[in-house]
Amino acid sequence: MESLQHDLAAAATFADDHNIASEAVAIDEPADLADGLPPARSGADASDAPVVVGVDQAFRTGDSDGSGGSDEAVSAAVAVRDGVVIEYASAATPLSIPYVPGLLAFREGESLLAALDALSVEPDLLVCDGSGRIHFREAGIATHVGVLRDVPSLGVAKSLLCGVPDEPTDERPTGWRTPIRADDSVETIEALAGATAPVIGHAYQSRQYPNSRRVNPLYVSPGHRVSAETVVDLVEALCAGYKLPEPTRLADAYADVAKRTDGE
DNA sequence: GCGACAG
DNA sequence: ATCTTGTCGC
Repeated sequence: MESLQHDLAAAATFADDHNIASEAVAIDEPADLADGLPPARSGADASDAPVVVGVDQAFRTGDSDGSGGSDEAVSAAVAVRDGVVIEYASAATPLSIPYVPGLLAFREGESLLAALDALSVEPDLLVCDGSGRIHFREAGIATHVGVLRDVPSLGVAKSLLCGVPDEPTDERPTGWRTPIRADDSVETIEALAGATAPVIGHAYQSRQYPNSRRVNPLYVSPGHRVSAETVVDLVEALCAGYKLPEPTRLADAYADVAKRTDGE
């Protein structure tokens, strides 16, 4: 699996080859998840805005339903355009391997790809939960699925897998960001360059409270066909008041519903 | 051998 | 990720 990740990283493009303007994907109003998920408004309204697809996973444990089923990964994909949900899709696949840091894509990737295939719209950008280039072999789940489907993708993680921030990330104001550079644990592809360690992502403070409890920053990184700098701008545009980008919040909520609805 | 480690 | 109510604070 490690060698496959090296191949995927080599095939990945950590630069902007597909011009996705952050202004074109900006979301102003956060969805109100209190009254359930917003209805999919797949109107035939021709829009030129990019289709951003947020994906997330939830899990269904063994035979909690008494059917003796095995553990499954349930993936949810939510397509958003102009800040409006245009389609929901989900898929479930049995869990083959346990969670191992660095091998997440092999545990959750199958169901994620299946959910994407169940979508009728073509994604212009994939927003994954987890890392992309911030990975031991620069092939986190965002890079993994991005390369396999050859679609621009980025990863949004809530904690740092590897790499080191240029500056301390404690108690930073909203909008703050700092580069994450490869450390010794990263088997850098261009290990020859030497001099300065490559920037593999950024720590980004998407939300912060004035006084009380502190919020940890997000760790964003390129998946495929997007640069580390553009990723931060895209995530900033996709956040509408909450810590997580809207596509991710929606996919997270839908995954919870899907794990009880999809199947059985 | 010890430490570190997305979801 | 998941098992889970209340609770502290803006």
